[in-house]
Order: sequence, then C-alpha cells, then structure tokens
Amino acid sequence: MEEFPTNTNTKQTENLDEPPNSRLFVVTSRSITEDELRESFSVYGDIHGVWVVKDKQTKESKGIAYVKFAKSSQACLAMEEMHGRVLVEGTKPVKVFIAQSRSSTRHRDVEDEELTRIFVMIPKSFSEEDLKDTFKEYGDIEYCVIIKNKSTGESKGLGYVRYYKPSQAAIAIENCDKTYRAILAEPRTKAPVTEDYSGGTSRGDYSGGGGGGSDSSNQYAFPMADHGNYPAIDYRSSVDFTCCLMMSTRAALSQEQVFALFDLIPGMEYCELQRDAYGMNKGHALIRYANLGSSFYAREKLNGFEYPPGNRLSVNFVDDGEDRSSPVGRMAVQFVTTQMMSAPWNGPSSSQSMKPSFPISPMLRIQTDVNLPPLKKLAPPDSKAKERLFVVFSPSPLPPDVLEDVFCRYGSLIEVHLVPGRKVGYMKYSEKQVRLWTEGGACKQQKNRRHWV
DNA sequence: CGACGGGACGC
DNA sequence: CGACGGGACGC
Repeated sequence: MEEFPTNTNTKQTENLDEPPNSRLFVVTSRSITEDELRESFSVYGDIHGVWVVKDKQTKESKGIAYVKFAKSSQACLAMEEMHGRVLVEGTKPVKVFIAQSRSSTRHRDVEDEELTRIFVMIPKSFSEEDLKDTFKEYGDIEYCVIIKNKSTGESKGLGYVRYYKPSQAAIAIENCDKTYRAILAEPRTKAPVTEDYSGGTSRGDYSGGGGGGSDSSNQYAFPMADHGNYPAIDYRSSVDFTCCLMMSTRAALSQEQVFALFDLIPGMEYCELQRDAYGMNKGHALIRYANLGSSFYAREKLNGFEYPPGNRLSVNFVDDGEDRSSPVGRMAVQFVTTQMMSAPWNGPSSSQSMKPSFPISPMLRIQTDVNLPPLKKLAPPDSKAKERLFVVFSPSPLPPDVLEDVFCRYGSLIEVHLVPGRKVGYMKYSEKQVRLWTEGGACKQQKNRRHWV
C-alpha cells in the first residue's frame, strides 16, 4: 500500500495541508487502486502520497482517495486535467477536487471560485493595466481590480487578479515576485473564515482578522435560478452584461460539444474553444450571441450546468467591446434583465432541462429567435433575381412570413419560394453579394444554424 | 532617513 | 452521491 512518507515524528496531518491546496480529493470507482491513481496523476507533478479510503471492517475501497502533491499548482493542474476522465476502461469517470484542509470540518467541495482569484500588494502607482501586465505571464486573466479610496480614487496598493483556472492562480502565487505577497483571495461575499480557528487556515497566513462579515445581504442583483450550491457570481466586476460569454471547464470538451451546447440557445454567432498553452482543448471557450437576451439566457442556463456529468461549467460575461453605458444601452440591459426575472423559470431541479424552451415574452422571442440585422425593404416583386440562396430546412420548413422576416435582412429580398412537399426553398434577391454573416469565422457554422432560422 | 511589513472588495 | 489510515521514531 502506498503511504505518505513518515519522515517526521510529528503527526503527518500537518504535512497534508502544506502547502495549502496541494492535496486532491478524488471520487472514483471502488475498484481503482492506489497504483492506478499514482500512475494517472504522477504526470502532473511530484506525488507525496496516494491513499485510497477503505472500509475499516471489509477493507473494501469506499471509492474515494486522496492524492498529495508537492505543490498546489501541480494539484490544480491534475484536477483540471483529470476531472471527468475515465482512469480504467469500464469504470466511471473520476471527480477531482482540491481536498478540504484536514482541520476544516465542512465537506463542501472546494469550488474553482475559491481557487482562481489572488490578492496582491502592489505599488500605489500601478494601474489595473499594470497589474494585468504583471500577472498575465502566469495565465489567462479574467479581470483585474485595484482597491481604491472611494472618495479620492487613489489606489490603496492592493489588488485582485482573477484567473480562469486554479492552476494559473496557483502558479502566480508560487512564482510571482515575493514583494507582491500574492495569496488566494477570500471569496467575496461570505463572511470570511467563520469557524476555522484551529491555528491557521488552509489559505496560509491570513491574519487580517475581522474584515466584514457584515455583508449578509444577497449579492445577487436579482433572483436567480438555483443551480444547486454553485457559488455566487461577481456581478460587480468590470464587466456586466454583454453578448460575449466565457465558458470555463475542467473536463475535456471538444469544439463540437461546446458548439452544440451553446447552440441550444438561439442567437449564437460565434463559439470557439481557446487552446491552452499546451494545445489541449480544455480550459475555456469564447461564445458570442447576437443579442443580450440570448447571452443572458445562455449564462443563466449553462453557468453551473453539469456537462459532462460531474463537471460543472462556469459561464460568465466578458467584455465584448460594446458600450452599454449609454442610455439606450442601459435600457437594453434593463429590459432584458426584467424580462428574464419575470419569466417563468422552469426549475433547475427538473433535471437540468436543456430544451431551448423560450417562454419569455413575444418581444424577446423575436429578439432571440431571429438574428440581428435590421429589417430591410423588399425589392419590387418583378425584380430580376440576381442571386438565390438555396436553403435546406431541418427538420421542416418554417412559415414563409417568418422566413421573409429573417432573410430580407441580408439583402434586397424579392421573395421566399418554398418547394412544395420538400424541405428546401429559395430566397431570391435582386442583388448579388447577399451578406449572411459579417463575421468571417461564422460561415462554417451556417449549416448548423438553419433550423434555428 | 529608509527598512520593514502590512492585507480585503460600494449595497 | 462522495471526506480522512495504519503503523510505530530517535534522542
């Protein structure tokens, strides 16, 4: 049996949490052995011990195990890479989490939310751009924030950096200049460290005593779908509601899987897996929708969604470069949010129903079912057709008036012609160069989108 | 003077 | 669902 080294005469439990977040909690098949675990996990770092928990009487595995790494970054990387993978043919996919520190009594999973944001001390002269430039070498940054005096606006010399992956935050903490004093940030809203007095928390030497358990109020801007106990989202980051979403995942997902998933919500314009530094299709994907209603709905439905089973996706807004600070932009945001709030929420408990059910409102239905370009006038009925689009419908054709409404937006449409009894039709235009999509990258998606039209 | 060490997010 | 062992150091 593999054992943690017995190199000191002090209780070993003190090593298990040193350094913090360097131990994995693995939920796996009962048949998996320590050797198999060590074999699979050893490529991610220096393993200091593997231990399969067994029933005291029967000595049978309980299907859970701990894997201790030398460094937190190694453990995080192993978690990100191994979560959801099948270790031995025919066994269930493993779930991998950072283990709770042994002194901790709670048995909640350690969420990515708690592992991706770091807290740093920086020169007062640092701008948020400086902060980003300094810490981007350790990983992809979701956002940077500097704590400032609210009245004068001057920096307090403290900042937060949110990465997309726990391993990136861990690498930053391990490798950045010591003068930054980088540590993991305590999650924002919950009262900081309530019961964990037992000499040092898993976060390292966090000594900043009080610091505001005062906030018991709901941080959500509005009632939200309840995705189990998925952690709260920071709505006050630099980015609020946009048409762009960033999806983060620990499981390996293919471009096709991500595409199919986000394409369930009508209005998807763009979806691309971002390769990580090692060229693996993991980590995160960028998705853009044609409108706020769609992106909002997609975030609601897919953030915290388990896909594949055992792997929770995180989906959040990212800056899409649009300015929504104008009165019109704000109204659009407000409109969408109120629609979403008042929409009958088909409960999350209903087994993650992922049907692209679009109850919301007539207004929103139009916004979301139909892609963006504005309506254009039809060409005179007797115009000569200079270009025709051949359209294949799957599963079946839509009403001609709907098609007209959609296809007239991309050129001067003369008429919609459906071939009777077939699932095909022609869109006749009086001009060449009918523009379907302005984005070059979206062309290949065209065929997949037909049935949403 | 200058080294040291400190540390928390507008609701 | 899925959370914490067995064995015995060295001055």
